[in-house]
Amino acid sequence: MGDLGVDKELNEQTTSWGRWSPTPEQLLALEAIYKQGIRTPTTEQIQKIAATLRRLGKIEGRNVYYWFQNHKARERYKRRRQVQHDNGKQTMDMKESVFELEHLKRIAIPTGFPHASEKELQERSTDQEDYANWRPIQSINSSTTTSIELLNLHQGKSSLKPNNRENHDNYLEDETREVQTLQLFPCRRGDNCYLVNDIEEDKNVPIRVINTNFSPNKFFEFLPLKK
Amino acid sequence: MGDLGVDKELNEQTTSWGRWSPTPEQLLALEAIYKQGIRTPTTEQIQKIAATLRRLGKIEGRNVYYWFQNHKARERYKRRRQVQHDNGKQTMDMKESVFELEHLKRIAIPTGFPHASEKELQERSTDQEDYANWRPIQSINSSTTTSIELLNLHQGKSSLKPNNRENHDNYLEDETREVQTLQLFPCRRGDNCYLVNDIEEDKNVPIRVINTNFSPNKFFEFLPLKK
DNA sequence: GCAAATTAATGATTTATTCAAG
DNA sequence: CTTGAATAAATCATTAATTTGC
Repeated sequence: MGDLGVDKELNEQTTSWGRWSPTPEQLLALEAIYKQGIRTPTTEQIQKIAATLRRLGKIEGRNVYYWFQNHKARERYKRRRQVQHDNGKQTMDMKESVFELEHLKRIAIPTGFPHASEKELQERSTDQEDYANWRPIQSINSSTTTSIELLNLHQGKSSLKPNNRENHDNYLEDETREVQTLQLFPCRRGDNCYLVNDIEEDKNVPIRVINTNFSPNKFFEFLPLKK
Repeated sequence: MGDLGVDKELNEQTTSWGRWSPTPEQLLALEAIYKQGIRTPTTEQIQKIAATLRRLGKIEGRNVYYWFQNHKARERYKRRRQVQHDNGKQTMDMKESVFELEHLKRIAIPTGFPHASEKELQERSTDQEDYANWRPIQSINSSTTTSIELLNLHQGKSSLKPNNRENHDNYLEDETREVQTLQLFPCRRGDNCYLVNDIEEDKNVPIRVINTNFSPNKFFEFLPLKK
């Protein structure tokens, strides 16, 4: 662009009249969050993200909401365009067959947690795009618990800080590095705290949800009230 | 301009993983079948329709099933709305509800739908639905248009009814949902972490999201075109 | 170098599909 | 089946990148 010397403050101000334009810092932050696996943030998440990123510039909840919607859609589009170009239609059909088959298998064994086929895992490792958000198969009712429990097959691992984790994933390796992670809501022992980043490692980890007893999302809170 | 939705061919293929999107030809065919009087096709009819339309693009039985369900319901609704409009007797609530239904789906409706009564069932005329309000089908190149021989769907009836579901054991997870837990922001040194470098110190904002809320389960209900 | 003109990105809306409670 | 919600696809619209001619 042409405004090398443009004052950031000015920029934020001027753009506030039109549509929101994320600052570079906000954009990095959003992308980082996205890479953590967040795809469709909940209302609460949106609020927190917006509130946090507001320190980096003007931002509203709806901006966060739209950003994730658009980013998710466009990442998917780009990836699929690539996939199509690489593999062609025939492969796509095959993939879908596998896709459905695997689901049926899972359905057939509701408690077995045959999580994913090798093929699925390969795809997921290739890109977490559509799999990072996979939902739990089972919904275990009851109680007033409001936490997600993710069963970790790597037993005995501290959910707080996996120390000597054997890891072949560079990405995860980085994640587990000691950090200035600002955990304002640190996981307590026994909470089954779960790093989103561990999603890659979770290949054979069945996911389960205990409860869910709360109000549904209301994204309209972030949308403009109109005419 | 954006890059979405430009390539129809690509779209059809890429969406094969996600939602089904009928090709214009398929849509014409479905509407033609609908005009024949088919409203709730049997399993056999669904299979036959799907098999036939498959040469026009990807399509599954469940797509046919859903299409008829929705088309029937929405044609009825539009018809009802039209009648009300013609009579000019709609109340404010009615206007409001309709308006919101059309344009403000995400915004909470203060009151219930007045028209949601049993009387709606009466005024269904078998198939006089006018398609005036339907969105125009994309202009189809005549060369690509495929004339559809209307299927002979009025033969042996199947005892299996698609909508006769006694249990909900057959589920197919369609859309991806997130299963993420908190703390999305471990800022790593040396990464493209936005926290470092060129940002003001007080702008080093820790980003985290507690997962205290998530969407209710939404499982794709697999059509009981089952085995 | 600089803007007007053009193109590419992407924020914001709308539409269509699906879910799932009732 | 009906219907309110939730969400993804598609689209519209505005901003940023860039090209271009001076």
